[in-house]
Amino acid sequence: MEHLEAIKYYRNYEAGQTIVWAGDKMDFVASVVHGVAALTQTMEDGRRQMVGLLLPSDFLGRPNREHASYDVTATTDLQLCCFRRQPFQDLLTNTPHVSQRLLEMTLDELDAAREWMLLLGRKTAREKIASFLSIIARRDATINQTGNNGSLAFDLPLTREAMADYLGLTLETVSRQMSGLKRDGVIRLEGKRHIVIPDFDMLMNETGDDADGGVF
Amino acid sequence: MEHLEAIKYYRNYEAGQTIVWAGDKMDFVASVVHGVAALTQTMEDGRRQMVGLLLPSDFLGRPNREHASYDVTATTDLQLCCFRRQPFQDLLTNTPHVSQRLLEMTLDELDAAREWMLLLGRKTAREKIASFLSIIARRDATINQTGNNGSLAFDLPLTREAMADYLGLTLETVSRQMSGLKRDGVIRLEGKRHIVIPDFDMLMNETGDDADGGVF
DNA sequence: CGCTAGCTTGACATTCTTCAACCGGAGTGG
DNA sequence: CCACTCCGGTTGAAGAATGTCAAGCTAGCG
Repeated sequence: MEHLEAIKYYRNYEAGQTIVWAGDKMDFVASVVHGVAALTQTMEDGRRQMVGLLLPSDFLGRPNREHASYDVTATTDLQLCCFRRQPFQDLLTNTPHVSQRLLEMTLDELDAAREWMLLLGRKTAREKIASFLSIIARRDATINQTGNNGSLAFDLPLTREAMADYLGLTLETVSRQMSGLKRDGVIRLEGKRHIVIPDFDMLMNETGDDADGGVF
Repeated sequence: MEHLEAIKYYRNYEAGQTIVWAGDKMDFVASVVHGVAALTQTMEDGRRQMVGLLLPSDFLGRPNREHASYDVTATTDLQLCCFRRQPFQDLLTNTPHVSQRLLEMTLDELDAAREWMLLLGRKTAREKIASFLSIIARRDATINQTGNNGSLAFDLPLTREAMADYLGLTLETVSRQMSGLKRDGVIRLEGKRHIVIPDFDMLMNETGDDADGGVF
């Protein structure tokens, strides 16, 4: 474990900065310390789809693959804890339960990707927005219980355009649906980026997901 | 390795049969021997999205999780090679490079899921169909070079409805787009299920993907 | 003070879905 | 053997959701 310590170093990026382009050589793997990074794919004609959203503690990079498969950009100011590839891979082969831990994390990501596929394939624009907000609200470590009632508040880590890329929508549709949820009292907007959720259940009702946590 | 041999057994299913329901206890993991299985999620109101398509050699089930996360159904006649969960998990902890192998497979699945997300979020109906056909054509082990020219033929392992669930479309749209591709000479239909692709490049041009293999 | 980036809103176009009818082959029972 | 029905598939017409194009707003900043 301390081996990891020995080979780690930090990198910082500003909001909007690109970390690597798809196809670039990537000589490190990393873990997000704070901030948010996005993986996106781009088609020849410019259509873009986000395929990964990395929050603190998430892992970036693929063992045994030198080249990045996706564009990686910082959507907020970002700090990564990096490990040079080769030492990390050595560690991986020599330390079974590191690779078992990584397997667990990858399986969780796969589950998240599948949830995301349901969103992309079958949800309406309004459900997509509500789902996205609930995901951010839940994953955001800084769950500020602002009101002593059950109300929740957080900052969006993404521009409207990045949200559109996440959700498979246009930024105009994102904007309209945000306005719609605001008009209906499901969310409050303080500035463009700060969201207040007066009643989390009301938001959940808009996601299209099962109300109860659902047995897995 | 021979330990795996000791705990394996086979199960067979007919096309259309359900293997497990989401939430059910699943006391085994398995590998597909032949046939095709689908993982699907269903929303309360019945909307469905396929989130996994398992072809021969693909792995089914999640280590350290007793309960299935998705509905699993056989879309063709199917044979699974099953391993009881507990012995398999023991093997996994005792045999590092089994878990490393499983990690590689999971990462491949994650990449596939991300490709699928691009399809769901950004491709047109016609591109979705063309992409699906090219995926099946490529993954189909029985790549029958029927013509001595470069033409390709295979049977669809899915009904139109299952294709719709895969692609995030309605079955009517699937049907229309299939007719469209047929009308334009991109595919030939012999019966409802047998597809002939006279010119694979022509099909690829319809997928929206980069023409060249693209550096990864 | 005027710019720019990010965002909102409106009007219109397009794509896909919905609802409905119909087709054809395989199996079934009279 | 024939009629029947069911299932998977196709096709058409109409409507709804989302995208496109265009204009305009606002806050922050040089």
